[in-house]
Amino acid sequence: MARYQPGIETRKRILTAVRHLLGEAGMEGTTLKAICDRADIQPGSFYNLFASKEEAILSVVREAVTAVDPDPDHRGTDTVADLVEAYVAFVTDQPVLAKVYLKMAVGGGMSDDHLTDRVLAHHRRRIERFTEALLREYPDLSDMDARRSAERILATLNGLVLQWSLDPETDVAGQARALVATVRT
Amino acid sequence: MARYQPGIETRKRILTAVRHLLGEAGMEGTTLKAICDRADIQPGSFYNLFASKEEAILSVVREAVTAVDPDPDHRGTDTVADLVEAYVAFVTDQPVLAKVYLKMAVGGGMSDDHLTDRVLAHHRRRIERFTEALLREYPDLSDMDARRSAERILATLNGLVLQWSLDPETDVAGQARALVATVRT
DNA sequence: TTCCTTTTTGAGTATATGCTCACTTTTGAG
DNA sequence: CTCAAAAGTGAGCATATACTCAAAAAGGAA
Repeated sequence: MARYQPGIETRKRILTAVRHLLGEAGMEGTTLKAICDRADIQPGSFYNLFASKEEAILSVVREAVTAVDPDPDHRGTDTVADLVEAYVAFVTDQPVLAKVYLKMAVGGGMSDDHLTDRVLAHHRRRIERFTEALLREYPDLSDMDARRSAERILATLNGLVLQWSLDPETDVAGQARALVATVRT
Repeated sequence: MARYQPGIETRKRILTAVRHLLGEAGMEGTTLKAICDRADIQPGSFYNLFASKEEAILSVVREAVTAVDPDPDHRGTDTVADLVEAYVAFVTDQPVLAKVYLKMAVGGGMSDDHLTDRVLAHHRRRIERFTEALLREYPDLSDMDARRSAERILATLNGLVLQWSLDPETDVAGQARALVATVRT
């Protein structure tokens, strides 16, 4: 579709606009007019590059779900501290995407159930990663206890991001580090 | 406005419809048509009882913000365990309102900033309550440490609710109790 | 430059949404 | 029962939204 430079740049501007709108105003605020205003284009230009508004949104949501993954290769050698740090880095380095992820996790009215399923599947995989890391570090832990601990750690991290999205003063990094310190058998 | 029985009942049906729609589909799905279909009324009936869609929504949101308050009278005698238990009870007894609160906290595109402010103010008050309870139980704690602990506890609770909204299997009550057990100086 | 392709434009379409209003039906105090 | 107030109806209005398309402008390989 986009083969020349202008088209590629416009595509980037559109995705940036969608990213910010989704993160700040959620689905409701991400209208075609808002996208076009922010990307400084006309509707026709948008539909020259995307088949639908949905497609552009899905593109950004996939971006967010991918970016939140702490260990894409799944090498299975990370410690709990590594996984926590990776999440903190994601929130710190890509705050907009982090907010998009949060909004999607809460189920910001996806028209497609497929998306909710995707987020849920990814969430479960994250719990698995934390469970495995816990078992690696504390072999005495039962599988169930490790899983419950993993759930609790992830809940705290997600809760911190929620709080940070409400109050930008929140020290996510510091709190996350304090969290790691409390993880003992 | 509603003085006779029928009007009062219709008002209740409308609010119930809004509550469920907000909790399940968020702002985007809470259209007037959806409300009327669910409450089994016509638009005219709705506007005989509410000045606007916004008013009905605000009504439910206020309900949620009020219901999440663990100690409305603020007697200042609750323990951390009491506050946690109150939150668990809220989620267990009024799951729909709990989801509404979650959606609002994430900032589901409130047209009115006033609402976001209200949720934030309430959130801060909750942190205060937890901080005070912690200081009461652990007088050796510094104010700052208590505050950070309180933030972390609330983050975990909110994160658990988020996870539960994704995966209804989540044992919020059990995890919350385990959380309380980990609260030591 | 030439000329076909890509990109952009912006008025226009169909539908959905929030809301109104003149009208009918129901309610319940006297 | 009477009748004014309350409740309910549903077609219809104005606006917003997602999307289209014919035409114009810009790009770039030859």
